[in-house]
Amino acid sequence: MITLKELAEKLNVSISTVSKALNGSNEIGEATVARVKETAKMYNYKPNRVALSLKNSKTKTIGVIIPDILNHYFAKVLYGIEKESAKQGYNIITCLSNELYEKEANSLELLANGSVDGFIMSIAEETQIKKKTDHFKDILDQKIPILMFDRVADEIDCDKVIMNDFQVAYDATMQLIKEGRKNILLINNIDGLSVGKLRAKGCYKAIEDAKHYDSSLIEMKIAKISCLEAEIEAFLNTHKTIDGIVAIDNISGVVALNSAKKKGYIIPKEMSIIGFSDDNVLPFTSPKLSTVAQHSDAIGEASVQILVNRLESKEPTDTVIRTIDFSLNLRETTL
Amino acid sequence: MITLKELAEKLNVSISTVSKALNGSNEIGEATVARVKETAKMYNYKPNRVALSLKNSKTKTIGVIIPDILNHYFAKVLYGIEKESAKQGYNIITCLSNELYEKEANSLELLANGSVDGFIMSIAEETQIKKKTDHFKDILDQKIPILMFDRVADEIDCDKVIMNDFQVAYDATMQLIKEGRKNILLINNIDGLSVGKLRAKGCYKAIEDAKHYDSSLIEMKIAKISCLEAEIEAFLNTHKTIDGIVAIDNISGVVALNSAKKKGYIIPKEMSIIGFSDDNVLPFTSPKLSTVAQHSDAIGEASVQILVNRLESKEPTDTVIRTIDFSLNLRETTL
DNA sequence: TTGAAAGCGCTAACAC
DNA sequence: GTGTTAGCGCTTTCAA
Repeated sequence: MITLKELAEKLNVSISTVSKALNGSNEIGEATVARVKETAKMYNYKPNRVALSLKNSKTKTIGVIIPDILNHYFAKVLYGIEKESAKQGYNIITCLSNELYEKEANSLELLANGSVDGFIMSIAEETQIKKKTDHFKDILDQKIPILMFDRVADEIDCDKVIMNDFQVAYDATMQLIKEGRKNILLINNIDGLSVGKLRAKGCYKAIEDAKHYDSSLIEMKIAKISCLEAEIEAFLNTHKTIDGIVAIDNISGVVALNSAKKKGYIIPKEMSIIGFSDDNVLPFTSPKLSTVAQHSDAIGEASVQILVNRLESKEPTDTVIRTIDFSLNLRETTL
Repeated sequence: MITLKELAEKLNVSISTVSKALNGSNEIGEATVARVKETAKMYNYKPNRVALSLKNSKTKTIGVIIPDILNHYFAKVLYGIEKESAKQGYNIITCLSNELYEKEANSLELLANGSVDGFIMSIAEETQIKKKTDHFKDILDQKIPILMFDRVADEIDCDKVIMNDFQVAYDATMQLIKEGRKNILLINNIDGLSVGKLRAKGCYKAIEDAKHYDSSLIEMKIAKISCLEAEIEAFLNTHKTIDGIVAIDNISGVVALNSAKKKGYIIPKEMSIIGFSDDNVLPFTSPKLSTVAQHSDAIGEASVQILVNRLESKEPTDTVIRTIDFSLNLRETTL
């Protein structure tokens, strides 16, 4: 990496002249500018980002904290974040909390030493269960902005990007009700999460609002992912009247579909299923699973836009809470 | 963020005294050290990472370039990379090439301005197909080390972490041969990639080495992911004698299993299937897919170890090529 | 039109 | 034992 200083020596001008010439200042003579630019190109000069960061107290870097990168939803959000960041000229430093409070708090603290201009994050499961928020406040106190997506902390005043989890679960459930399903199973694999609670509420509300349809909802809370298949199968064994399933996490929908098929249900004739899975599971299901599309990449993009906007605006702005649209993709497991 | 300077003012000592005290220098008196440390803790002092980077010409940051984060394999490698990096005190800046040469070259160039100490990457599909390598050489010329994993460039002399793709495909195929399968289908969705070619070679070699078993191999090359299911089904329709399948990419195995089930094959009695998928697809298959386990997180961890080792060693070291073990997980789709 | 100098936050060689 | 100073690479004010 060649520096300004070295360029200046080669050109026999001062450092500041080179700097100005390269930055298109009109203080410098045309001839000099040309000469400097040529030499800079020749030696492939690129301004040292670290020096710039120190000078400007801006790193043009966003810290991203993801709870679980193996979850396809988060991978897709990250995809959106990276795409939009690159567009806006920002780098992203990625940390994975692996659903642990300790790791999350640690990453925040570590990156708050000048490594990043702001954070985009979704809260770890453990953090939500233990209702920890002090580590967020610490960062915010240092005037480093945080944007939370998906799993957010209501008590914390910061930018947020969310889905209307309540509404979308409501709509999904209502779809099944209108199909005439009477005994709907709600598979809840994420009861510890803010979004899990919201989605469950939406399901119950739909049942309530549609009392005259006389549909009922039974909720099945599953603690761990490990025994998912076994649990669902066992449940279906003891609840023969189930004729509709809403699975509000990323994978239960597919598992439920497989279980139901295995038990001989004709789908969607005898049973409807709606999952929250993303497109990625479609190659694996037959019939094709009807799903709630989470527009994960849009969530990532919006997050970056809002955060960058805050970082680059002069005046303090009100915190924004953006709700991203969802859509119900009815495919082959619904009527 | 409080600085050394501010601390020094509060304590009425010089900046360097504070610095030395905090860094445990024995030049400073015990009492002062105590006083300084206490105040530092009180004000939650943390050394500014950017300043340190500038000073040391070391960022303690690794640039990671991933071809496709929506591919579970890469997500898992990233998981391993992040885990080991954190352990070693490094941050990672993540870039996604999305399989494009342009984006890959761009990311390399962008981060080579002092943002990172080295790179860990897997080559984009387009780069491999077009056989581009100049962008790697540029970076290496600047003395910034690159470590390539999985998809590597043979012509480039740098650290590499790979699986024995040839051997593992060989073993998988041999397994089917020994099960008595006579008409084995090789589903190749990644013919453009170095690893795809290696795996295919392994399959052919197994057939050759086991001539006396009289098994045959038919290769099906698939260009795009979009029509995967349709293509596989169509193929099975016109090739009724197929009794074994080796799918050498991440998802074809599951798709093939579903297709075969749909066509009424009894598995594994009438047909054996081995995929290269990771554990993540298991909840979605019944019977459970037999797979080649890629140990993706180990690949990520090894990559970080090797790169960090190079970054922190005084003497120039020979480039290392590490081969990560694989294992054949025979589950329910093989005999 | 060009250059000198200060300063971003830190460390370390050197002076006191 | 503590302080001064230079310097990492850059921008920017001010002086020439």
